[in-house]
Amino acid sequence: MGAVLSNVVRPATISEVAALAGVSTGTASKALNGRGSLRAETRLRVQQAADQLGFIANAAARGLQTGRTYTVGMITTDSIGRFSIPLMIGAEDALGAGQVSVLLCDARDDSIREQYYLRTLLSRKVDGIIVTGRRTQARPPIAAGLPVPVVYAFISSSNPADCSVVPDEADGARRAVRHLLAIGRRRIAHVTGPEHHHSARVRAAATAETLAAHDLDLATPTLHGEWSEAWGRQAAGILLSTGTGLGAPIDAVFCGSDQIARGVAEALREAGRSIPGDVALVGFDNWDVMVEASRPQLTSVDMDLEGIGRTAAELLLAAINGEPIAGQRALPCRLVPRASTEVAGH
Amino acid sequence: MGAVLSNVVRPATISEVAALAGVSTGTASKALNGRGSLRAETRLRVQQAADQLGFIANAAARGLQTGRTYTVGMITTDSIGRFSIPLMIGAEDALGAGQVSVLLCDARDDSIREQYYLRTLLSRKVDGIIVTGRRTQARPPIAAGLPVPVVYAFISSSNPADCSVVPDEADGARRAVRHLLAIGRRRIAHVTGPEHHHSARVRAAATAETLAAHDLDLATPTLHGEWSEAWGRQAAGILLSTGTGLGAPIDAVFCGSDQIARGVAEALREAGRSIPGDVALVGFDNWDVMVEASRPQLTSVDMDLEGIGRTAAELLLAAINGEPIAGQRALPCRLVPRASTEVAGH
DNA sequence: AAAGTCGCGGAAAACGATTGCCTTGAAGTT
DNA sequence: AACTTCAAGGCAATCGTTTTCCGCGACTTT
Repeated sequence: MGAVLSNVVRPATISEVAALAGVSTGTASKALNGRGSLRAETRLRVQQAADQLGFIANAAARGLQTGRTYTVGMITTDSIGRFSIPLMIGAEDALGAGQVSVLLCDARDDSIREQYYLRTLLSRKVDGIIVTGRRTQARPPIAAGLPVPVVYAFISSSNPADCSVVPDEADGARRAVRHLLAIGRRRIAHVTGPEHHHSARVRAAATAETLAAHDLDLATPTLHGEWSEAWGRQAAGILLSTGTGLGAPIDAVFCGSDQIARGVAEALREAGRSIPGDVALVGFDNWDVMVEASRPQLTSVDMDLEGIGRTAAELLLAAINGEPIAGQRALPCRLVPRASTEVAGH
Repeated sequence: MGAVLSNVVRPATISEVAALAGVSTGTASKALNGRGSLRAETRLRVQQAADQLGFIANAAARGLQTGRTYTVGMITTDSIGRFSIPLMIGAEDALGAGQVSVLLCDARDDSIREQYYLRTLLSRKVDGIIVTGRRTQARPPIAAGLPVPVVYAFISSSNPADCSVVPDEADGARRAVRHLLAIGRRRIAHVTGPEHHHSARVRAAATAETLAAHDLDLATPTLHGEWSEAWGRQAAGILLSTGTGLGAPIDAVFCGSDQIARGVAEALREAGRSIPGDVALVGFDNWDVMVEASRPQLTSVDMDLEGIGRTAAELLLAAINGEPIAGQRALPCRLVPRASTEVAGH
């Protein structure tokens, strides 16, 4: 097949293949798709003719006839960013395995663009649609009564009947806290993103609850700020000053993002605190660039975005095949331990 | 349009629109596409019928007839990563403006997958193909004699007749060096990635040449290592120890990446050197996460990947329209000055 | 009043595949 | 010998558009 691909100028059609093989187009179609009842010799002859001409079936013509395009649309509501990529990779992976192609649409948080893209996807008769985007909170459904199934990935639809796949962030926070408890820390602080941000709230709440379940309190009230290293540094300063004031100093910080954690790490380091000796540190996102460049490397919570993308794609494929998939799924997180929480004797 | 979109179950066809408007399908087609000669009243009637039914033309059927699909394929040879994203955004931007959709293919550095994707793109009758990927060196052409135009973005084809759009990395290095010279630095070091990496070599060569053009030498031989912060820290150590040995210490470091630069910044800082007071620092990539989190914020060279993606897409559109576009284009870089090279009195 | 224009819109042939139905010839049955 | 049965493959409709060509009336034009 590949051999001839390189010589193609005007791609061959199935009737040319049929002519070369000395059969009708219908027969050629059956031969190439393994349908109908044909002699083995005939199938072979058609196959050879197709190879010789470098024949590649026209997907549009096939789709027109069969009603399936083996294409799905992927709409990223915010611009394609750090979070969308693993999602896309996961989805592309699962879809590619099912011979399904992906039409990429970057709606950039603009609902006009979104509706425009929705229209073109519908016009292209995609078999289904995946909607992704940064997760601040549930978003309104992209449309009602669409002729194709829709799955929301990472972001969730505000209609609980829609199919959404999201990370279980509370689970992630619980894992982080339990890990800190397991290595013997008791005076734990939480530094995270802005209070109005859904993820920050959910993670903070789960953090407090998990501590409470162990008869503990946060060492200081949750510190809310930006999702940035600068805020991490600043927050560390606050922790250092208050921590020395009353009782024992904090012995662990769970951060709402790796960037915050890295900022905290730097500030603690510069203040002469050892990590994890004096203070253990856990981040969130497991963003390679951050966790690996931190000193020491950061223990972090991984939301498995790629898995979310893959799951969303698999659900979409199931829906396309008629299986019911309504409802929301929250996928567990994974804690990736690194040096920032390593116990001494280990 | 949107109003009815939400009620669609089985999408309407043009013949249903035509029936509702009381015209033939041919006339309906002309009315909706502004062709033929029709009374204004007829056009309006058809348009209203289409709106009422929520009609969206079937792209497959149209493509079958017209031979154009308004779709291009985008193959990322390495996995979708940090560099691909701005490229994709730029390309998607330029293409979307031309009403062209993007089929995303992640070939993951696997030539089998690449050929498979090429086949499906051909089968889908894309109007053109963009090939992107991390740039280590020129890559072999994806195929010869394809029935559609191909543009390589960021990565370049080893066949000089193919159309490639790449950053002019030498230009970037020159800008960095000239900037350092302009703020009065003379003892400049260069810390960059592995010697076998094309980008590292090109940037290093341009750095040396630019200094030579000003009758200067590198303060120390170029330091090659990994593209990592850790290497940056290590290299800074080397610079500090050699720099104090002979003559005046270095007063600037130009780094082959922002990550390296950040590592250098940290190490210098910890060694008590002030940036830019004692040593000015320039990075490469202008990667927001790195340049903004560095202390001080990093001056960096921006390759304008988004512009490269956009240019590639525009060239592809031109090629699709029959204009000749062969050959390689190197786009200039841009220097983004920040605190790490700020002159005192400024 | 006959002939040439023109504006409008219909009919039907594409585009390239798939698929249900039909024909054909040969083999097996009685 | 006449019948059924079955495998093999052809025929033609079909998917939903676009587009070319053509017809038909109404209007000039002399």
